[in-house]
Amino acid sequence: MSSLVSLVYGESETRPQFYSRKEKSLGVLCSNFLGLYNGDCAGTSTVGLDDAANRLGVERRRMYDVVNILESIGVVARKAKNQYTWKGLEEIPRCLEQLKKDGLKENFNSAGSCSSARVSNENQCGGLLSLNTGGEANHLASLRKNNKSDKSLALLSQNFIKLFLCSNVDMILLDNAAKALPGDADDETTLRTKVRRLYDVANVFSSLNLIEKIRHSESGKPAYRWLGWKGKLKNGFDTASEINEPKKRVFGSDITNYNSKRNKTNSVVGWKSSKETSVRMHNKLVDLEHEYDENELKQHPRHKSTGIDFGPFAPVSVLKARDAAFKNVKQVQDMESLASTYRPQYHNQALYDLFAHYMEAWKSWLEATRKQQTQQIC
DNA sequence: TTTTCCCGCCAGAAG
DNA sequence: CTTCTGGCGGGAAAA
Repeated sequence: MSSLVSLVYGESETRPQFYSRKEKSLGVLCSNFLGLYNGDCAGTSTVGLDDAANRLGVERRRMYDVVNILESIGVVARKAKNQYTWKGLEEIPRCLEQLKKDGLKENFNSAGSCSSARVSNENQCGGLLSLNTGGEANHLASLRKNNKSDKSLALLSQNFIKLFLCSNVDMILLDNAAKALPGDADDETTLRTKVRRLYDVANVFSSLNLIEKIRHSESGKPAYRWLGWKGKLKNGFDTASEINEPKKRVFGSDITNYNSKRNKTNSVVGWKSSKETSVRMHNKLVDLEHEYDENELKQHPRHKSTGIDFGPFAPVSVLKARDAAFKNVKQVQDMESLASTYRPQYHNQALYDLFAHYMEAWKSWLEATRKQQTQQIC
């Protein structure tokens, strides 16, 4: 007990905090990054990697992760060495639209020879580029260097999004996504690495509120559900831009290009990495999800799964409190940032822990409440 | 335990 | 050469 106290007594000002993994997550970093630049004049404000890294207190390596993913969404664009241009969150809907279009286009034609033809033509040649192919017309999409190792995080991130936008499934298990996305789906090591990466992008997308992590009641593995861009970040702040209406479902997930091919028989041959069409990814994914669902639904008939556990600090009347709480989210947010900014520097470990505990409990309650709210909205 | 996923090594690419 | 990028996977925190 006393030994800990002495530890907390650190002379390092800011944060006695013992190591906490989640405070350093990419998601948090992304939020901070956005908080730092959102509001800047889009298109002209430039982001310096070193500057950002310093201001956010992280190593430069991490900036690459965040920036690459954000770039795949159009929020920033690489300008030069160490320099990115802030494009703004307003860029997101446009970019998603484009990704969806690209994804659908890749569906049937393979875009082999024809460079930027708008009309789809049926001809499948061996070499088909995945996205951001040559087409200079492709203004706002990412402009990756040609074949910069098609394993890039940015590409993975875009393909991950396409999975949602171009298929009718809206709940995806990362394991399945890894298998469905381009690349070797048979090699266990490769898959594990890909899943690691997917966790990375999922974290930043979560902080953008583009997707949401959901838990399939019990026994179910965690999965992600597409939310689409609603103009709000994870912490409830509105985009600087405007206050769009509720919007039932941002992008139609009603594409019915089902084309169930049942190409279950995945031979060892497989397709060259990144040369896979969305349709294959789609079908593959659908298969995987079905497989999963069949197994799942066996024992869990049709559970509402809205079981939120409020933990030990559950408010007495959650339901009653919920509405009120939501009206005050904004204010609460201020409290939150205040609390984290002026976190008491308790020299007594017990007190410190208690405070932390309260914060945790309160945060999860707030989070859960928010989730329910958004669920009701759409 | 398994799942999540941060950290930072180090191999190219750029300058 | 130095500096910048960013795959990659070990292994430890979280569940």
